[in-house]
Amino acid sequence: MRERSLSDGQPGRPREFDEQEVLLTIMQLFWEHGFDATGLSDIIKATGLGKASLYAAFGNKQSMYLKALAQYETLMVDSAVHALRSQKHPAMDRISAFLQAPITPVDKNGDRRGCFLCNASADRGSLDAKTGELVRRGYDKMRRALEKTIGELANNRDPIAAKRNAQLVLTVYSGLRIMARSSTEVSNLQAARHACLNALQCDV
Amino acid sequence: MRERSLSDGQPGRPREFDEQEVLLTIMQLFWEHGFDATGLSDIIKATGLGKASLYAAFGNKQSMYLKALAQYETLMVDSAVHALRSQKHPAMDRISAFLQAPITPVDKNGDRRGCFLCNASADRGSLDAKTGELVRRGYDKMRRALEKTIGELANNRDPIAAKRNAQLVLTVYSGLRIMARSSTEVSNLQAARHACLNALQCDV
DNA sequence: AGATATATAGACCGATTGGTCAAGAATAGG
DNA sequence: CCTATTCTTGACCAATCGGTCTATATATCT
Repeated sequence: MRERSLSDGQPGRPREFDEQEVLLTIMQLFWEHGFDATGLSDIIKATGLGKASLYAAFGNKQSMYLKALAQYETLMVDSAVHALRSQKHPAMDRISAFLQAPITPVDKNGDRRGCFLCNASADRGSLDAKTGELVRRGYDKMRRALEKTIGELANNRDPIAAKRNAQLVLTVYSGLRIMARSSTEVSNLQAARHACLNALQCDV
Repeated sequence: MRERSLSDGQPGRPREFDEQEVLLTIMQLFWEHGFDATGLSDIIKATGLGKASLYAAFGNKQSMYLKALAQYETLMVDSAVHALRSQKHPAMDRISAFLQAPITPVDKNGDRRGCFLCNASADRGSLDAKTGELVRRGYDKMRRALEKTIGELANNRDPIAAKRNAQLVLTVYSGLRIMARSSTEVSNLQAARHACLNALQCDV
């Protein structure tokens, strides 16, 4: 099994795995179970790699966690932000979709992993500075995108209200994600979402 | 040191500690650090008790966690619910205070423990059935109290809207609690709170 | 082929984990 | 004082934790 081409100039034995792919697997584990509840043994089992290979590629457990969180930011947060900023649909539709994202996985697949950022807040937010920084950065991205999108709703007539409402939507998003992890019924999640969207309409 | 009176009828050596008091200490630990990050060693250090005494009084770690969570429900959730249902203040003030509860500890004391229920959702929500049950019960209590209080706002004219808005407030509450754990600025938390209260006004 | 460099697998490590047990201490009733 | 019952202390346990190290395999470059 060789992943690297035969003449890419690099000496030594080539990696037998795709780093991105493995990182994705690690991300799933930390996302679902958190830092402490995910053991090296779980990672080894899920990736099929040896411990030494993992350490060589990603550093220690803490470093794996941070890389996994960063990967989540790139994959999930950035795409959500991109969808919010896209102009293909009306602003309200985009916000509606943003608040649907926490609900669909639960409804369709019983997937209650929630949001890695939100979980990390509860898990290690207060413990580890670097985790906190990543979490905050992710939130900030979403907050700014929401602010801009909400601004569109009323043609930026009231930027202060837009700021406030952006934070409202972000907070509702977090709340939905967290409540989705315990077995809150989908209908309740939808109720909150509708009430939040209603509030935005109301403010226009 | 003897806690039990000399003739309470019970044979055997009396407990040397107050069960409630110790449970309170345990609650603080699990609340702040979660299940996995709280070791038996931490509990022993914080309570000053021996391991065997702890096990005799509270069962294993899992059982300690559940008792601590139940204690949180009794102490914190029930009092919040009670305040919501009290008629001493206008309904809107009570809801406002309910949403202030996640913010004040952060603002005044830098206390970012958040809400034990919400943390447990992220921490063990998907893992342990009993934890999930407790969390759901706590949420349900708050949801019902909010529903009733919000109903008062518009003299129960629109019970369906009241249900939706109750879920909105509960979700915002969760979101605030979670975002408070990462270092989200107090001003942002306040913005979400104000936007949420504004939404309720708007619906009346 | 030989030198060099990297990756793999798995043995190995000390520390810590949650949990148990046995011996002794403190109470009660008789 | 004796027995029964309960609680406390600290030794003890196997299992697991995160992390390292060595030996070997596989590549490139000369």
